[in-house]
Amino acid sequence: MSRPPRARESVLDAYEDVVIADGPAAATMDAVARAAGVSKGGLLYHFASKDALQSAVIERMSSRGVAEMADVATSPVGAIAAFMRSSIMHNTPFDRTIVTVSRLAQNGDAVASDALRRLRDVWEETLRPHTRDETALQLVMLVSDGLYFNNALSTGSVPGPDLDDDALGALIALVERSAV
Amino acid sequence: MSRPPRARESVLDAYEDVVIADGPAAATMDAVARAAGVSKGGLLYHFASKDALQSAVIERMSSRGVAEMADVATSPVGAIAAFMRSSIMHNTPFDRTIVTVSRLAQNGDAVASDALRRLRDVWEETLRPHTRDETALQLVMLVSDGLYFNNALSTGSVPGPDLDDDALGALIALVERSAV
DNA sequence: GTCTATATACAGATAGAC
DNA sequence: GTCTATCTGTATATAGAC
Repeated sequence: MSRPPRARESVLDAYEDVVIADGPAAATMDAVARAAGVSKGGLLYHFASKDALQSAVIERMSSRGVAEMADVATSPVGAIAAFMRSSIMHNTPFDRTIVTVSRLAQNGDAVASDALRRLRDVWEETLRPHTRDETALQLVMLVSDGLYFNNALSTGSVPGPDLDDDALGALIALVERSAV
Repeated sequence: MSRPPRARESVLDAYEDVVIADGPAAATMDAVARAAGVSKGGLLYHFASKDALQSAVIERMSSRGVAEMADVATSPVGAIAAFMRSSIMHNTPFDRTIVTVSRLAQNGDAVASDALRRLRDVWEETLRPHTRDETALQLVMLVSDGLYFNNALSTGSVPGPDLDDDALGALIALVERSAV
């Protein structure tokens, strides 16, 4: 927990790479081992099962997600703007982790789904004091969900609103007018 | 295309049931056959491969999605409100189909991803004349994406903003004030 | 800590009876 | 049009050498 072994972390990174690029279906132990540059046996030394790999990436998301929200809450540009900006993907470690877990959830992993719901609840609680009422809070949460969803889809090849920085700025301004 | 065989349609329904309840990973040919109440051989008479099953559900989504949007565009309550209401899940045939395809896309199916992007483009074009500017259009699209995303996750067990009808009404009013 | 080799299981798909 | 039986490939996981 405190100082995770380097090799373990890099295997976890490789797992995320494969899930993001090709989807959970393609993330076999063989494929992950190849991506991590180790043999299957080497992979299984660090993660005794595929389930262990999934659990580890889910824990990683939860801890990174709470840390991210602490930054958002204290951002100088305001929590709402910071939250919305954090919702578009910049391929940060946290972005990659949450996309991975979202895909596992969509694939039917109940543990991943639960972890996502809990994280979303933390975000909602954090933002509530920064919005004028419940409706405004829902607006912010849903736009953020939409940004995430589109970006999550687009990585392994897909849609996306393709918001450039100006468009995102305008959207944030609009949401702040409506919600803050 | 014009008058699809009943048995074929009910197999497709069963496929959606399994994907929605347990995810694409659990939607094996065996599981689908069981859900459809036929043997594996019977299933394979209608759909010669798993790929054929996926293609069929994707085509189903595209045709149903265009039909849905025609209704939205001519709704008496206005296109934006109708669109937002249509974005929350009521377990309609179309809802079930789009959730299924979303999950296939998240699973790494590129054909599913492309079909979703094309459908989203159709929606965007349809709504553009009903919004005051591009930013407003993006707001509407993203809230809709967020509603879909949450609902899509929640079926196989997950999150969801749990908007009741009053809350949805308030949200629609807020978005219309901001975007129409 | 990392490897090769292998056991076990199961998914997708075929063949052919009814 | 639906069935049973079966082949083949591939995925997870174990055993044990280095």
